Amino acid sequence: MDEPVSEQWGTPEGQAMLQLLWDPPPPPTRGPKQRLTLDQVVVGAMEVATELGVDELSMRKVAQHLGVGAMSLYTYVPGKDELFELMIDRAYADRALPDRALPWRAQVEFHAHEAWRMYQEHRWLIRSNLWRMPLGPHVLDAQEDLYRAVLLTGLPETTVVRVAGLVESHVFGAARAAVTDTSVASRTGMTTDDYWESRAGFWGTYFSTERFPTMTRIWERGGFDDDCPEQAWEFGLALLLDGVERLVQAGGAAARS
Amino acid sequence: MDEPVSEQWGTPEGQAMLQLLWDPPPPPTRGPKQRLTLDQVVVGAMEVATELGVDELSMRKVAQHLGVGAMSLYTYVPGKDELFELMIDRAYADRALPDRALPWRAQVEFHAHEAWRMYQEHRWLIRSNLWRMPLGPHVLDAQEDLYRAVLLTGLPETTVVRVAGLVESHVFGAARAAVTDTSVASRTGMTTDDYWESRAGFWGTYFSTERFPTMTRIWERGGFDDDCPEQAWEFGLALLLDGVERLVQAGGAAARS
DNA sequence: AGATAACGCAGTACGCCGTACGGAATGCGG
DNA sequence: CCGCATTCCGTACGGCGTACTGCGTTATCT
Repeated sequence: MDEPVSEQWGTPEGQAMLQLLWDPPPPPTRGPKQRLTLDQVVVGAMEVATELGVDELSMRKVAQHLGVGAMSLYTYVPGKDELFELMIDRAYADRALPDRALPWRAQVEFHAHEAWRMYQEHRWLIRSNLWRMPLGPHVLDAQEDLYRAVLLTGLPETTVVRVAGLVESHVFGAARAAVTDTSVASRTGMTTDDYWESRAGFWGTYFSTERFPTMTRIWERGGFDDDCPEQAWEFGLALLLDGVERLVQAGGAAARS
Repeated sequence: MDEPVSEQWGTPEGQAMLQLLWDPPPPPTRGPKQRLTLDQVVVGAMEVATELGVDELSMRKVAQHLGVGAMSLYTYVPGKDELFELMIDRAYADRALPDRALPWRAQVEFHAHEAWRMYQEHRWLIRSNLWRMPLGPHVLDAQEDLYRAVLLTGLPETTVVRVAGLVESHVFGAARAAVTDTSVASRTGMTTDDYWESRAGFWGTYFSTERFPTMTRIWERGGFDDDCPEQAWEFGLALLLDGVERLVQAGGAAARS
């Protein structure tokens, strides 16, 4: 898992990966029939990842989950990194696209919600030390449509790209925080209160109210008791899109230059 | 590296981790002198991570880098996860804090710039599949001061927490994108142009201008030729803080309620 | 129909990884 | 000076990704 995303599309490996993403070759005529399909392998890997966590994802476990030998997977996929790229693209495949009749803001919000839902459903996406999306068809479909929606603002192209990145970044960050909380809660089987309770040792032993007066104050006033993570991230999205809206209004004249 | 951040602070391991972060025990009097210090181990690990990349970070390599046996590291550190938490906290140690005489916006911008600088200097921070900051002293110092700066706005505590998270998220996302680009460029030894050149096979073979009209349009108008990543992320930060400023102005009366 | 070539499948093995264990060397407290 | 706590490290175990190889299967060719 050194390079979850191939860096060299020009190389033969890169070409193979692209072909796998865009144009999976039909099973050859000669030889025994394949016992699995590429899709089954990818979906099986996603199931293992959701069930066991991305850290426990291994070729051997995926193979076992699918009822084949470990090395048989390499008939379908060049390696683990490539399988992971296929998993990511597959996760994007389920994303719905907004109604194009809606105003741009509603469309962007729809995209953000879909991304949020995707991260919730496939928590391993968050934990993946992924640093560049694979150039897969479904990933690009989502990107394309987000750009299309943002472009409806009429903002200059450079700004559109930046705004789209901003939205993606925000959803990712919020999802990371939320998934963390729920994951900790579910894995340890403790409520959020219990969780903080278990940290009591820290607060008592090392946390100094003199060294951290602001945090203490925020804590005392309940600033950390965030009711619902949904509200928190939608607040951020709203703030962000308000800014974009202002940009649109302000640039209405300037954009012409 | 299953759980980069211990989930159970109540457990003995959690306590040991906290003690390591906050109150590293002095070397015992009995027995042979330690050949290293905890700090040397942590810094050595950071050097290995920056040099070889976080994926290549291993206990054996850190030990070799420090000129000791692999298992000797376990005298200083309970395990790799704990070492990694110490690395993170150590990275935060170098962050400067803003001048408190400055207006809140300048202070928050200073924080964002320091975070950006930190991510640039320690690129492994980006690639770490880190999902919760360790409760280390330096991490908390930075958090505390950011909260303090945001609290100067006079916004309600819940909003302060959200805004701080928004800023952190944005810098992280922008740093991730920037580090990706420069890292690809430096590792493969190709310029950005060469990089895109090498992908020509993709654009020619699979990219369809009919399927991706918006991306094509943005590309043609140079929307993706982002001159400088610094400008891009500062644009986002400005947009974000503009929103906060509006919130402050609007809430000037409402905050009293 | 039989031979052949292409191909799927899986067992074994290699070199990594994190780290548990135990023994040798070391230097302070009694 | 002795005893023992402690450091250091060689060995080893289980798990990982995957290269290689041999075997069995099956569509095509003669």
